[in-house]
Amino acid sequence: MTAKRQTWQKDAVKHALGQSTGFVSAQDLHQILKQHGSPIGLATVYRALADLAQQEQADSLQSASGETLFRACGQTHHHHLICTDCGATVEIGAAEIEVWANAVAKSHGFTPASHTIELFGICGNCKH
Amino acid sequence: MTAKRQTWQKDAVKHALGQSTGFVSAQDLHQILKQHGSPIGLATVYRALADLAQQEQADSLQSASGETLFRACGQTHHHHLICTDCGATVEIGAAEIEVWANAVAKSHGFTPASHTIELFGICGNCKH
DNA sequence: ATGAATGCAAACTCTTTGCACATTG
DNA sequence: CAATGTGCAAAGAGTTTGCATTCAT
Repeated sequence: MTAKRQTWQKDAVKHALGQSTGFVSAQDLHQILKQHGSPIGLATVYRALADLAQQEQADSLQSASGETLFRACGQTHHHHLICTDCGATVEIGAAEIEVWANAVAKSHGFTPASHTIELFGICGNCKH
Repeated sequence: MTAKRQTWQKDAVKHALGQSTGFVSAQDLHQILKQHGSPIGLATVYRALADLAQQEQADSLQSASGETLFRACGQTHHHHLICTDCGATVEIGAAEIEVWANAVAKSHGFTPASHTIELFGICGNCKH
């Protein structure tokens, strides 16, 4: 059978993913790991992330720029409010919206799975 | 100044996009157009789509495989409920969510601008 | 020992861009 | 006419893969 081996690389990727807030790209993770001294390869990061996603220990989604972003599962589910001027992001936890999303999906005969919500605007600082 | 010119290429892309059901990638459109005899270039399709998206005459989103998908869109502001299995999409108009989005942005000191909401799930047909 | 995992670099796919030429207004 | 749009091909960005080597079991 498939005997998964435990390597420090996989642990490093998993840990770095867990430390990150929100979504991170494979390349970001690779950068972070190297900055912490790991001589890990980019391809390995991609492979480790694919494994984690397959084992459902990580969520993945596509960013607007075409990157695949990953997030450790088990974190509180939240969304982002992003300043289109300076790029600042605020995390939004919104139980009401989760409920709404599920209700909408069901009303159309869908089995709710996931959703992406991103709000854009101009933050207080940039308004001045 | 910048005077947009009308070319048969832009019309062709717009028309092909309008004819398509659901979302299509730029490459798909290019294929379709060529199959219909248009000697249009791929880069031109990308440029035309970027224009349409900017003029808000087209919606765009990222597919799971990393492609950017486009779809002609009417005037009404709406979001999508997408089947992760067959790709079927349902348009959702949700006034309540617009209100919520603006309220959240304001509560964080942001001036509301826009937002993206995508719901994913499995549709009735694919459930069986 | 033995084969799965890694690292490197080449290959791939999708998208963007530079530049000469055709076209529009 | 002036300059915007197009087409081509080369360049970029992100991701995957082939292969020899390393390493967990």
